[in-house]
Amino acid sequence: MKKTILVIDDEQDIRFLVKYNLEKEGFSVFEAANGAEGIKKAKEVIPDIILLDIMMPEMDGIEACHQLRQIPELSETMICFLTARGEDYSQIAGFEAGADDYIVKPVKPKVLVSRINAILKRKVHGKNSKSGKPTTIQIDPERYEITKDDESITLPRKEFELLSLLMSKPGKVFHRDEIMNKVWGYEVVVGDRTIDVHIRKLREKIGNDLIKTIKGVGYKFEE
Amino acid sequence: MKKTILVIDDEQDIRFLVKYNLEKEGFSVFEAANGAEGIKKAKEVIPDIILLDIMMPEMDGIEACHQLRQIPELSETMICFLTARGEDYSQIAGFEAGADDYIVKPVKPKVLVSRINAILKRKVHGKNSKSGKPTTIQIDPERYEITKDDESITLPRKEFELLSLLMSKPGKVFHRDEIMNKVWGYEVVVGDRTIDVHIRKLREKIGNDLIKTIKGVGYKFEE
DNA sequence: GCTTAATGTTAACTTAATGTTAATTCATTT
DNA sequence: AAATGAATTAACATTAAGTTAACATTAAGC
Repeated sequence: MKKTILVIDDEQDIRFLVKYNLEKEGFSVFEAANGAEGIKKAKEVIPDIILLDIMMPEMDGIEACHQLRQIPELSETMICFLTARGEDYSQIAGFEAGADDYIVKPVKPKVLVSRINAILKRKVHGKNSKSGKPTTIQIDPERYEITKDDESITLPRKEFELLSLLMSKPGKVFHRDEIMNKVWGYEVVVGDRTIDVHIRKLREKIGNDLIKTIKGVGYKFEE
Repeated sequence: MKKTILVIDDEQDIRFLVKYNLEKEGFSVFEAANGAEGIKKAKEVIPDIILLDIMMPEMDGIEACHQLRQIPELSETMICFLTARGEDYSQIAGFEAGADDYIVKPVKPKVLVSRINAILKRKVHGKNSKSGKPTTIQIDPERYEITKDDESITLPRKEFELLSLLMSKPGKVFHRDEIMNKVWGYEVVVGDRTIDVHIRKLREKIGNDLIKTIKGVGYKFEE
């Protein structure tokens, strides 16, 4: 059966681009130009995936996502944010709002399609296999604690700050320098392996797959 | 046997969302739209878990919780608060009222379910093992007194204020600076060890495990 | 398939932060 | 002013977080 996708974005160009490419791949694609319209449409068509622009006039994507997540019929729908590169929707924002993934614009058609497929695969996975780990991590800055699925773990300062940084922009690769500067500060000088060791401790605690290494560049957090 | 859950929340959407998701997981779910109705329902069905919204018109969740805790038939029932993120339910709040856990809204369905399961697991645990210490601490601002389980202890001023602060938001980590400013004031300057010593005295009196140290950050109160 | 630079891993080590105790100062009451 | 208890300080002990160092492993490019 054809999978349906709803694109909510205020820029017509983007909608067109996405629609064009996804339809070519055999998806049914619906569009909406703003949050309110998107929510209405979503109730109608109950899409498999919603692609949701974060920066929109009036109701922004985060808010729209919140509202979408209130709708029971959409509990199976995957919500995926679209974010312009460099947009600093800092905070944990996205995932807390209940998004399942996000894609950085501009995105090449091929990449778009394969991300979409990946999301769909995950969707099925989540339902059938108990082995699949839809590990959700929430971080609570107030408590210096993270909640993994349901178990909560208090992290030491540096580990917590490091994880916060990575999660502040899931998917973004943070260069070692950047991590160094943001977590340790500009003055402090520490050895090469320091970051690695912290990364390792985090992986030990939150699972191995959530922090990915990009050799020669840095690390990124990804569900 | 099916576990039963009672959702007390004034917002219909929330009730619906919770009901929908939990029923899908095989729970029986009952609803109530306000505190009074909730208490009535609770007596009827004797649920395993009560999900209780804090912010409600008329009787708020804290008050409702107090009343629920008076009901002997519900002594086995776990009460879990629902709180909107950022809601500053400061004061002695949740745990003092006798809640067993709390969940921050908005919550992803998956997380909701796994939290519920976690609570149920704990419930069984709590019953069997005598090792569990459900130490309850109540503070009485008028008398500068606290009640631990049933024995009451009068605390010196500074100790009392320190404990009050920590308990005003259980789980939150209070930075040393913050503690300094709020308990001692902005002008006063005292040595490094002052806070520690007070913390120690408190621990001596209320037990060692209730105040947790987050090294490099501060302290938090936690059941 | 090699080579090598980059990262992973482990355990030992260092250090800053906190714990602990007792003595001292301060405030209050009698 | 003596006595009491609270608050603070000071000196020292302890601990866990953080770092390093040494070595193993991996992946990227030749």
